[in-house]
Amino acid sequence: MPARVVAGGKENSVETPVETTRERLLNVAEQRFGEGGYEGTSLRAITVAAAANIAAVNYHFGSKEALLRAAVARAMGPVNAERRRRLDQLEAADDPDAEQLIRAFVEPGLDLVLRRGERGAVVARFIGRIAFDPSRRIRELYAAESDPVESRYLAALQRALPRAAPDAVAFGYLNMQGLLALHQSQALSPAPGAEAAGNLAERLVMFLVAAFHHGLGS
Amino acid sequence: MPARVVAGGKENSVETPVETTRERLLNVAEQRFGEGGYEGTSLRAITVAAAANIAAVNYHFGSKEALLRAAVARAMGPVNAERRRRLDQLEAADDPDAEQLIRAFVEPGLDLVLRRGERGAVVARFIGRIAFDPSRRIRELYAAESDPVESRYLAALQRALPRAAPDAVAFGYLNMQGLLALHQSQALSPAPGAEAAGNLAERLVMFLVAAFHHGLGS
DNA sequence: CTCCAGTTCAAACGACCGTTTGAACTATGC
DNA sequence: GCATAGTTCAAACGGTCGTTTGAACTGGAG
Repeated sequence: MPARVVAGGKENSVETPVETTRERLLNVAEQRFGEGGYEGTSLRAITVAAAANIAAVNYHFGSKEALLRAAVARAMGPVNAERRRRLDQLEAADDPDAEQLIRAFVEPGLDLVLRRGERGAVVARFIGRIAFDPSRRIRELYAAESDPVESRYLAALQRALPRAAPDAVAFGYLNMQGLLALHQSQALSPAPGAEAAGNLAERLVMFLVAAFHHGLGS
Repeated sequence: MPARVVAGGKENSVETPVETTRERLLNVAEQRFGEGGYEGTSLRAITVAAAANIAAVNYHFGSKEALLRAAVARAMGPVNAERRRRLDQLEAADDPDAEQLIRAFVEPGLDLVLRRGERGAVVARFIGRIAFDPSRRIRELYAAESDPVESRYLAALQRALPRAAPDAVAFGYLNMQGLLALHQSQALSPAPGAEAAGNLAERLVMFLVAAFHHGLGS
């Protein structure tokens, strides 16, 4: 194994760790796919911005779609982990209400990601954009990464809203997913940055809590 | 002027009117753009399906983007007209409530378009897809076509919800726009056709009414 | 019939796409 | 030092993209 400059190596130990080509590709892909969508972003645009050779994508990932898949997985990992952690915690104490569940879903998507400065906003836009990509193939690729927590949320929401029909709860969950993605992608809110991230999360939670409680046909 | 076979012409008077090349291009563009998005659909795919020559697009419209613009304008025309008609009617009688306004916005987008058989569903998916295209340019192109009624709805909603802050009302309007587009595009609801159009409209209205009334911080 | 504006057509334009190739380079293990 | 496996590189592959060109065709007007 050569050419890899490790963060804790002999030199470069205190300074910022040098990004590998692989990492740079993922970072740039995240940004560009989030701006122009999958079809609208070329590998050449990505590799130029990442100061890498065109062939690097196929060497490290295998194809353009595999690069996207890796980027989605890396971006969704922490979000899913945080959602699972919150679900565990809520279910340890008993009977979480709808608001707690909605917070456990929405806040990891906005907070954890919009809070942390520049890069967080990039990740959020990337996730939001890919979730509703025009290509069904891409949407399913994302859904596969988002699925793992879905059934747990549906079951918990159903328990918190026993008077709502199961398909009504599913309808609410889809709307929640969709609205979150739209706000993440910044496709809504034409005025950029006019709204602090925390403020947005609070508003969105309020909006959804009201809809779940009074808008699913009790 | 040649080559145009008019619907009410000497022959072909009773039979279905023959579509012009221009009309066939618009119809196919509507369908394909709605399936694959703008970037994901080539002019060759469109012209082949429309049984037209490649050059026909640039002859009749000038460019790919101009074709899209024409398709958006044609699709949004009836929707905007119906929304205006309903707004006029509601404002003639005085003080419409939030539910009436939400219905006046949502139903023309789902009813008028999902009800009318095959083609209506195609138009709905097209509109919903373009409204949140990855490219900012395309989204703005759509927004320009959707704008004309926006300020009227915002003002009327504010009057119907005097206790909500103006930016809260705007937040609700954005969410309404977004959720409608998502349902139109069929990006939500992975099970296709499981839900009748009218049923969907009724559910969405209920969901939104609840959110507007209890979720904007009265 | 002749003219002509409107429309369609096959063919080609240069540009860009994702992917592949095979050689060059790099740092480590022996 | 030398073989070696991991990585980067310039260059090219075949294919598709949106657009343009100039000739051919069409049917009514004069």
